[in-house]
Amino acid sequence: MLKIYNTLTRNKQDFIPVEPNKVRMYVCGMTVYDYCHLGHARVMVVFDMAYRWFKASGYDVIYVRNITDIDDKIIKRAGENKESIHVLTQRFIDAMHEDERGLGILPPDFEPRATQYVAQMLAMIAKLETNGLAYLAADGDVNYAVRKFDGYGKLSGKSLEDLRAGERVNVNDGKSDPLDFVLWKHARDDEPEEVKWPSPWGRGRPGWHIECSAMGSELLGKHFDIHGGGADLQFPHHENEIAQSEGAHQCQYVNYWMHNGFVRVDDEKMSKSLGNFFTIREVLKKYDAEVVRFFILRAHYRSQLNYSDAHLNDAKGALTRLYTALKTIPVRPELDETTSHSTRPSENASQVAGYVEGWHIDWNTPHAQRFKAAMDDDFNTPEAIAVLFDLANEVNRIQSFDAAAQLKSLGATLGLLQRDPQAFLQGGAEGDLSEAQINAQIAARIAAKQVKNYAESDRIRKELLEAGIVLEDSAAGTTWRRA
RNA sequence: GGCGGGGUAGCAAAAUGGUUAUGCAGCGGAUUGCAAAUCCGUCUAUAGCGGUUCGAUUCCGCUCCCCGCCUCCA
Repeated sequence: MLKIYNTLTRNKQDFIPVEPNKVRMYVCGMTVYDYCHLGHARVMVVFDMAYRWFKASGYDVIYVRNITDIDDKIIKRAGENKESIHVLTQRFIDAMHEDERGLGILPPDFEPRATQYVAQMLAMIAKLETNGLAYLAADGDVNYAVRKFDGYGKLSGKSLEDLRAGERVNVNDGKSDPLDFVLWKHARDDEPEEVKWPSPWGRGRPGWHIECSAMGSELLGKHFDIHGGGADLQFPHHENEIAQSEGAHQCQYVNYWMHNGFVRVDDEKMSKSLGNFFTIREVLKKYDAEVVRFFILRAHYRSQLNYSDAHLNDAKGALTRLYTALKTIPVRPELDETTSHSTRPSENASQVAGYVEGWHIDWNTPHAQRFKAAMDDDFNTPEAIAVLFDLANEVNRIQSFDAAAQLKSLGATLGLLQRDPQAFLQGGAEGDLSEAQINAQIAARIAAKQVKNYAESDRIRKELLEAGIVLEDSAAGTTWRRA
């Protein structure tokens, strides 16, 4: 039985879907005014992992991850760049998709953009107004009356009194209560026409929170299973979503709330002011994408994750061990379940290399059972990965083809280990030497060894090592990998 | 100030009321012309103080320290 830590109840709970065998999951995605950073990478990888695990567990999953393509920062950035909102957002949406492909992220089933759901948002705001939860303020904004909603604060564990006590200096902006939030922002003169939609309350644009409520219920229904996002979205964003959705629909919105921990850099919060902000593309220039994915999955999704070169190098070494095992004992095609059953990928999935729709894993083996138990325990990927290492040891120890096949197929459920081992081990940053040069050096070394000229063979090996190439002799011959 | 999450060996990171986590690094051995890889063995833990218990790293309390949210933020 899968257990999920639910922020709403602050407990691990058995996962019982609203509809048997179906999972409907909504994750807050990116605001597209810049390149995705490592924090985004973690959200993408973590929920991709969950998505894969639901599928591997036999659920029918509908995964929605939205794109916020209208908001203050976008308008500001477009203004600075002197370009249209649409051009700006499309550019960063494309960049985001590129980053995702790099990280082996399966495309969500739906990727709705806020600007395409303005009608649904307006309908929802109207409903809130009818239900007495929304009001038109003097300044033209439509606000949510937080005090009219019973249970405001139930997700973040805050009470309105506490919030009021810790309230920051607030200019009066037409809200009847400082804690009220905007559903619909009236159009400003200095804003481009592009961001002005007609509405019963005058021209304007949606507030930030309403888009998720509207798109969630449109695509997944008024009541669905899982809603995820970064830990910081818990409040106010997700709290406000609950207020909107439950206020409008008068029923439970989401059963399980999942929040992933933050990424830190060298033990400091990643922020633009500290200048320690890393975009995904920057990191991918330096590290193999699978190493980054492995690095993220190696920590539990709810814990903090500290990014540093040392940790990435560590992750690289660990992943190298797994691939080395797979290189030593190649998975025989007839045993390679992960690839032999990949003939029916969904349209989405087929775009991602290494993804397999049909995992025909024998869950009755001890390793698979341990793996499953770990994953079922609130997606305990560190524990699941430990099982992978035990399998690698078995592969190396008893040359087990079965263990190798299992290693690869279990890896697939995490989106790992699906590449040709050689390609992984020899990939990465191009050194000064071409593959042909490396092979020539290896041939020269073998020749030297044959005449027992070890001084020469060792010299060649050392030279290659200095160029980042590690040689490995075995009975089958000499192979190389990048250090 | 309010709410929440943590402090595990050199580093990273799980788990657990009594029994090897795991990876990297270290040490010893096997293997190797020597290495690398691999295998075997091995050393470093549970912030501090109390309490519960036959027994606590694990449960409870207190102290110290770290972090997050309360403001846009993944």
